[in-house]
Amino acid sequence: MDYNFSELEPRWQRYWREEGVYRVTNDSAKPHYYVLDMFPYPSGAGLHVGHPLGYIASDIYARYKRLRGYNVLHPMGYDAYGLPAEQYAIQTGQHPAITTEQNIARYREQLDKIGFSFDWSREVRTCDPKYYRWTQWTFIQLFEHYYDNTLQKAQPIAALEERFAQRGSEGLDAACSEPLAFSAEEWKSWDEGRRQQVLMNYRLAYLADTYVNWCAELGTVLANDEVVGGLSVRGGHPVERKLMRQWSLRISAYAQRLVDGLEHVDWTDSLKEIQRNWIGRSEGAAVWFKMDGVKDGEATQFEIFTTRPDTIYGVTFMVLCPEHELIDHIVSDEQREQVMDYVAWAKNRSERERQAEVKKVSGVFTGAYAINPLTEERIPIWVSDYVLAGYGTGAIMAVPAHDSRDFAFAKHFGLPIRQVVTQEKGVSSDASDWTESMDAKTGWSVNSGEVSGLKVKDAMAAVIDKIEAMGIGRRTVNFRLRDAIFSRQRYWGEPFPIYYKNNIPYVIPAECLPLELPEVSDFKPTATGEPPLGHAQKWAWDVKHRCVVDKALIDNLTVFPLELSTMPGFAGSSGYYLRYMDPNNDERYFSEQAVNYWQNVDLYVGGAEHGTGHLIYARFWNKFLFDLGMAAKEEPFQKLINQGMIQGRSNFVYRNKADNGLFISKGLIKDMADVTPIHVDINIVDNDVLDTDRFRAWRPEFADARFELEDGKYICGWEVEKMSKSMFNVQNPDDLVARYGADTLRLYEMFLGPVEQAKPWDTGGIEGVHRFLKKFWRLGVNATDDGEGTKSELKVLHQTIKKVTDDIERFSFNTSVSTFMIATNQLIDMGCRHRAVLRPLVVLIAPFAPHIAEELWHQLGGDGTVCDAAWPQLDESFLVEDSVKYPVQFNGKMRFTIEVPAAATQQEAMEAVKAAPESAKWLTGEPRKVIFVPGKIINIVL
RNA sequence: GCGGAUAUGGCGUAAUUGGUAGCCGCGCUAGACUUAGGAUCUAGUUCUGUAAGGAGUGGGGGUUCGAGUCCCCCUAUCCGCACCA
Repeated sequence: MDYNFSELEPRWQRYWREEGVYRVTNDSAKPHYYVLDMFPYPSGAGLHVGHPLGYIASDIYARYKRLRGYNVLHPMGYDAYGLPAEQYAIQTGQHPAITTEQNIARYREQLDKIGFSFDWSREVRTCDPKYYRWTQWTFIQLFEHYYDNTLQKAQPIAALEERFAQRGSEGLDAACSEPLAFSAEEWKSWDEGRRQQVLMNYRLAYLADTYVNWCAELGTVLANDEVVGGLSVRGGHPVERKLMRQWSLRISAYAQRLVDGLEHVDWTDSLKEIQRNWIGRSEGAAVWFKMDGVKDGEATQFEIFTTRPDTIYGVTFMVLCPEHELIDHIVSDEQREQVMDYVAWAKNRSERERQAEVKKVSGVFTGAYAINPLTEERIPIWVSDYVLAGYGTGAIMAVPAHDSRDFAFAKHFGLPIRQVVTQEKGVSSDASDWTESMDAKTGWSVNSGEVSGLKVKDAMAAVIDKIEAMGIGRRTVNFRLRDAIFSRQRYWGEPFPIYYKNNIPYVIPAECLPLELPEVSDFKPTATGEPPLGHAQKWAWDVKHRCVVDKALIDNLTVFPLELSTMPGFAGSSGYYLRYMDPNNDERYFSEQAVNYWQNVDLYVGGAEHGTGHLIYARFWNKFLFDLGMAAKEEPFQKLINQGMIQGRSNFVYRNKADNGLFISKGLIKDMADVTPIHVDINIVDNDVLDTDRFRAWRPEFADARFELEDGKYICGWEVEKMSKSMFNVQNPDDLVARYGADTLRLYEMFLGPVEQAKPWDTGGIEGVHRFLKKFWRLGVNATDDGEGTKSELKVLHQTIKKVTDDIERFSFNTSVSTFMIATNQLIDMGCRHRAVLRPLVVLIAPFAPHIAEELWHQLGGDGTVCDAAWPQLDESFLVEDSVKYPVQFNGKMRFTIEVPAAATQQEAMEAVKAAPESAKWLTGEPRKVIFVPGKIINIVL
């Protein structure tokens, strides 16, 4: 009987589906385990072999855990909202709802062929109103909460209003856009509009004028993680900074907890480091500098942030960012024109230009001076774009001797440089002829008044103490992490549950959710930033009629304008893992029972490219829900594995430049300059050998191609590149499933190397894995003996149980596959026909190759199906050797091997060495030292 | 510039965590069976050498009886961040 994968694989897949084998319940006496994949964007291109890599790894682990008796939640869904889906829809001129539906169907078809154990009854789609209702609901909660820094927790806005009415802003330490101070009386005297304005300053979801990343080409604003090097991640279009009124999430409020939480999760160090860098925590001091000789009494001081308070005696100038609001007030009349020109120039520069010219120093003197609070010196204030508006206070004290950027600026404009830190205690030099600054935070202070002679670290503390005592500053922590801009001027996303009354945003009551995305006549974005939802004619009326619970809406017949932006892609993906726990709940996001049962994700598998996006947002989202008492754990993803990117392996043919119809095989090329390499579809190349007939048929221009062959073959060149349609190097998993079967594909993807490692896709070795399955099949179907199995067969079995179990536990799936191959070869050599030996082996293989395992389990007379089987019990007694072969070394050099009983002592082992005839050559006297490592080596030092 | 990771045959990789480096697979070589084979099976395959032997885990140094593995210094490649005060 042949291994007929194309018959048996669909048959078992149908069986699993029809019997609901992988359906999982939220109540089980078994221990629980939650294995999650990062759900895919259903893009138009379909899956390539890179996608399933992580899914196969997580499926193996999920199946393994199930066999070990766990109740395993292993769901899948689609991240269907957001830019990629919409861009694809625009390109193909179809409505995104239709293309998304089609793409999902295609993805599902491809996924089903690979034989995953997903519980599809829990499928989640971010574009489904039943799901995004809870995305909108969470947004409302964010809107109605603020972050209390004292409690380190989100609190209801209603409590804040009450507090303001009683005590005003006194004693409040809350995350906010700008610090405010007012009394209870003032609060009470304000009208609704003013109060809402104040509350907006504290809300965790807030509307504000902020500098945003505006991408005209995409017609929308983007979050920081969606922009790299001044270009949009999607499409690579230029991005400019623009002041716009946008919704943001006050994720910065959680910065400290996002850093702290990394201590408690089992992620790779590199990913933790990526997140720490992105959050960018730095300790330092905020210091107020007073202005010298300002007229009105207005704007008499400004705040700076520094991580080097110890260098305050070395300040020789101050710098404001071009956006700084103080500039207009302080600039001197003589300098006004020049400063305003500079500010205008700096603001109009694109982010890309600015980043490209980082090395170029520019700036203008404002004509104004500040006073150094410790030295009373008069210090010139400059404006320069090397100071960023978005970090700290947008103003710095410049210490050119000890900061390389300040140093470059001082050199360029001929400003004084003064040494205040030395590596040689008490010794200082004239810093004006230094060639570079001394940035290290080591050494001692010099020329620094009373802190001179202190170590840098102590000087920092001393200076902070002093400025705190003087009431002009404080110890503080700054974060690089900025609030997440949450609105997109696009169609294909969750609508905001927000309406405007007198220009003030209010939330639509949660009872009215979902606020469904309306049909529009035109869903394309506009270059002006006018959201496509503006085209929805009837929408506002529909919403109004649904919101009968809101008295304000019923009483007033006016149709209030709705928020027309939609939420970004990361909105829907930030909490989807929680929804899988209870996906069909129409009353709540997820039930308390469900979240208390599953807790959080035990194992999350996905790409590291989400390190500064999704994985930050999801952690923030979860922490917020944790504060509301909804999430059971503060961190959503306990263990995280990053699967490596699969790159493409492109093939090339070489066209003769002198004769365009002639293609030269790689080995026959004498000079690369004589040929043009042309990408060729990898599907018509096998092991770098071109199928010349299919090549002629591939494209009309090659129909008459002639070839210069080596050994009768045309050998193609190859190169590792990104997997992409344009390079004809996309490997479609369907083709491989059709040719070799799903089990071969699964095994081969794992066999390729460690899951975490990036690697080029190369189909070259797939034959070997397929050959193994055929052998394994033969071994299984030929087994007819119901006896126990020989000792050596059982030894092979138990060694395999041990090795494979250990390998799976440490996610080393490539070595597991090798182990199966070795075991199979050994058992074939032994002529094993014992079903009792092969049945447990089939269970071991089941997580990797579930279809063949089911079939063989059945053939070998196993009870029920492999899914119901138990992981084989390890009997260690089979692993114990009677005797051990020891390499014998003299002075570290291996000389020969002897066999010693396994239980031998050092004494007995030494006797055995002395007795060995080979020893006579070296062992003349007593050895100086004997190193006996039980089971490993005997080393004799002469 | 800062941070992280990686480096082993022609190729993908492995090494019981400090104990005979190169398991398993690809590819290649030879052979068997075949009308044929891109099927199957057998043997070989780190390099060098006819052989005995010698060399060998990116390079250099160190610790150790013993280093792919631990420590220090380089080099190369990949990834992340990048005027973050």
